Amino acid sequence: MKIFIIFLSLPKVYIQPPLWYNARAMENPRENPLPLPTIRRYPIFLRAIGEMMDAGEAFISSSVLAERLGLDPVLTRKDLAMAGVPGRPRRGYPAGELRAAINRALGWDSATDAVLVGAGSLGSALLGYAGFKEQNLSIVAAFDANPRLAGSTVHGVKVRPLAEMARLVRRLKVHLAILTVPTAAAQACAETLVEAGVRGILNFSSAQLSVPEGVIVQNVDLAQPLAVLSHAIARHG
Amino acid sequence: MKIFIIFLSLPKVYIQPPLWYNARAMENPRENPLPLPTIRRYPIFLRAIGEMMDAGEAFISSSVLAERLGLDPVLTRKDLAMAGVPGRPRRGYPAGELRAAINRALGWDSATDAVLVGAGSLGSALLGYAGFKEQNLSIVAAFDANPRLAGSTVHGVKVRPLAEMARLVRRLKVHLAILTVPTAAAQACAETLVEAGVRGILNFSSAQLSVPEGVIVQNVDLAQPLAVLSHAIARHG
DNA sequence: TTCATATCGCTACTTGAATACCGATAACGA
DNA sequence: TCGTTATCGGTATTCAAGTAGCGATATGAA
Repeated sequence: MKIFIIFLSLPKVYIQPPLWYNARAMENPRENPLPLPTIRRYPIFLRAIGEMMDAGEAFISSSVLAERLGLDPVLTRKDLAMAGVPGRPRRGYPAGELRAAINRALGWDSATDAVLVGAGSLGSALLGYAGFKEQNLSIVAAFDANPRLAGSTVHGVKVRPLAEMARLVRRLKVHLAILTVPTAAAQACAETLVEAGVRGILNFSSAQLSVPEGVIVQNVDLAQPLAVLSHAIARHG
Repeated sequence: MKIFIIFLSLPKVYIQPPLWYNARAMENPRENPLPLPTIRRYPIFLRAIGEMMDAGEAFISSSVLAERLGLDPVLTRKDLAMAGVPGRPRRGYPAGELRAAINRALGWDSATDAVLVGAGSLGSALLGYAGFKEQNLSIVAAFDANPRLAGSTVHGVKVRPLAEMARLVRRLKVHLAILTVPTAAAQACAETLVEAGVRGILNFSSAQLSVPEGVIVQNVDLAQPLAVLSHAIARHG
């Protein structure tokens, strides 16, 4: 009797167990980063939690929150669990602690300073954006290359000439910059900012910034969501 | 002699072959949607391809493009392959055809009309955004609830009272709307727009819009990239 | 007091995208 | 003319994230 065993494909063996989402994930945030999609959903959760607390809720259940936001309840629960606050059956998560934990995870628990570079129409609009204070972010200075703008005050922030930027950023120890300059000027500005100690840049220009390791750039590109939208409309139309 | 065969985990069998990235993917776009990340990268590619064409390049190779944008060459090649234009060894993809194909995939090959709702500071800034014309998008009308703004002209677009919105959107057969109204007003505006025939909404408010099936909403939430940024800074700091 | 149940927290599975790898081929230089 | 090689186009693998299912448990009602 002969026995033939043919492996068409090797069975998949998990050497490492799949990532488990539990409170311990927060014990050492250095080695347990939050999933990126989770981080992006946190601000949305924060708003909803705030509204529910204003309405007098002391506990937030994942199912109620999910329904309110149109998300999957399980996904929501995992996100909330990552914050490290234990929930209670039939009640949910304690609202105050949950909000505090999420804010802590995002670094929004203590005040952060930022500068804005480029006080054109978009930059001016951002100076008036109310949402920043919810995130404990204050724009301490604005800069613009145009000497005509320099000296004016937009939404309570004085606009200074670009030449002062490096010195002021270094002196105020600002680590975050919002870049709303024309694409052609973006790379040079970024280099000056990094040189002066900036560690994170919110880049509204369409330039692909190249920065040294350790500096984080987040691009806000209007064309991207527009592409998703028009692609979907073109397909379904 | 006894033989024990123990299956600790069943081998994974691919009933369907893994999605292969080839020219045929574009044959029937209805059933072969592009991966979302690819769609989001396309606008970035388009800009770079345009610049390279301006510099006289007739062919675009994935490796050169990837280097320019700081992306993985393989990933870039897959994205370009999805556009359906065959490339040539040692040359790359024909620049003009490639650009046309990507524009077609995004629905940017023919002119599209849009309306802007909410002519506040952000709305005004968007009316001046030069990038829209690269995407063949023209904002044909702007609306605002504030009667003081209605009647004025911002960046060449006349601002009209909100009451005229439904009628005008229906008459002009506009399918795309840019929503820059305060959060409290967003849901009501969205419903009016959808009722009037709008199929896609670029939502800059922080409201979670609920819309009927078939209508696509893309949220542009400034807090999200900011969350990613400050989380990363908080971790590495 | 007891029971029904909403919700949590965990494990397992599926899906989608990124990455690795490699043979085929056309352009280029010797 | 002929080898070298950059680049394409395809398959397989790995990884991250979303989804499913289910036992445990505290709450609130009977």
